[in-house]
Amino acid sequence: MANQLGNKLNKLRKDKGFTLESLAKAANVSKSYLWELENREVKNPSAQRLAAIAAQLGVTADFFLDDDASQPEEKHLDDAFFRGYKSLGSPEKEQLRKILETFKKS
Amino acid sequence: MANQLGNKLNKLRKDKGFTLESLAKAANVSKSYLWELENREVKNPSAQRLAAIAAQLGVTADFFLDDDASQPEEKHLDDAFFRGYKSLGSPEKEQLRKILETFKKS
DNA sequence: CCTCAAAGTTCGGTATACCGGAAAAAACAT
DNA sequence: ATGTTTTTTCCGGTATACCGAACTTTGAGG
Repeated sequence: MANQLGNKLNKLRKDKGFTLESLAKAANVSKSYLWELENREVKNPSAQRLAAIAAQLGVTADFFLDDDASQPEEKHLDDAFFRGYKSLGSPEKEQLRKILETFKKS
Repeated sequence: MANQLGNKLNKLRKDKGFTLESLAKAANVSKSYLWELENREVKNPSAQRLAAIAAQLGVTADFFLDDDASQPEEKHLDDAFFRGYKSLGSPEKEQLRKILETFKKS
């Protein structure tokens, strides 16, 4: 395994139970390229694709960029949650907001 | 001006008093390419370069990736919601996440 | 052992990221 | 207005991102 990005990607993918193909499909990239990202030396993916992959794995694109400090797990969860929330329609969002309010009173 | 990324980039660059050339030098990209990012239709920069540029402008790479599909007012609600969520304790967050998951099935 | 599917790896090709330098256009002096 | 400098726009070329499809490996079940 070649580069920092590749290591993180491979580990995270397996942790989340993705195969190359399933992640490729989910993130809308080819599995061959995904494999290159994990195993080849030089790769320098576009921001969009990296973000798409990161989103599927429940992290932000930055996680792969700042090569050393991994984010605390809690932040991953929060960011993933927010992304999911934003993908909802307005009525569902509204419901969640209501629920949040009741949580905040305790 | 062509695309969302271009708009943000151009505005931010000028706000910070950068010229194409000065920002190019600082972020280690060519000014011609910087110009393309701001003015051409299609561009899809690499994560590394975008991050470098973002850093010089004092923002994170995500700032440019944010597709902000939401209208400005809705976005405001979203952000407020996220702040509220983050202020919760872990168990409450976990509950919200579960609720989110059920919403996402439809 | 053998089979067959699922996972991973390789490869050839096309589109485009990205660059250096030069032209054009502002900006701003004199 | 004319030269000078600073900033923006254009262009030709090379490297590489990214893909589809074919090939190889792995490993569970008979």
